[in-house]
Amino acid sequence: MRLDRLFGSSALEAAQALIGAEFRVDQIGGIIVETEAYELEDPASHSFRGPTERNRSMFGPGGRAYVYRSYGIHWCLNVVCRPGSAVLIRAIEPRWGVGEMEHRRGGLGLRLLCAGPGRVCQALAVSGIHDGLSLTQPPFELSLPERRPPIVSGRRIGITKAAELPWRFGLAGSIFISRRFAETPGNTASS
DNA sequence: TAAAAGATTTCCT
DNA sequence: GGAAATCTTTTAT
Repeated sequence: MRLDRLFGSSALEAAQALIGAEFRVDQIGGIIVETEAYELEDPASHSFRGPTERNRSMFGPGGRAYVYRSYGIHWCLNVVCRPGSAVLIRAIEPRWGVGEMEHRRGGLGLRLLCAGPGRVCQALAVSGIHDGLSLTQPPFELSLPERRPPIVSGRRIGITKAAELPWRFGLAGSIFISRRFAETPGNTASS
């Protein structure tokens, strides 16, 4: 899938297409291995009750970043798709600038370096200043894989509404995801 | 104006 | 496995 098409699609589609993609901020980053989809008509989505000051980026053009503060402590990065829908970047496999990322995060080890939305933003130095910026221009760099890798899915993490929907996606077999996926038929490659 | 909830992480037991 | 840390945004009164 091409990037421009991705940005106009549903979050559900984009969340899967982004698995295996290369993502860098100022040359530092890795391979996206875990995402979650949030749609406009999705009670768990920030956009569900319509535009507010915080979520305004979700209603802007696709291909931009939606960055918000989580629990008053962390930052979380989303890829905006069509209006009101976005994909949360939950984990990446560290590949470029690993030393710098470890320096930013402190020593919890390589496996936990970017395993979780808050950790990804800390390692890549993403914050509120990136909210609304285009992901196809510096400091961002995003490129999709040529072939779609094997993907597993499961329930989203840390939400109370629509928690049963299997809208979390991961690279099959990756050890860099934030939580393991349940072993179910057709989801056998989880780790 | 007040209260509650929240797309989390970390440390402790 | 459980709770604390920490604070902004949103919703209710």
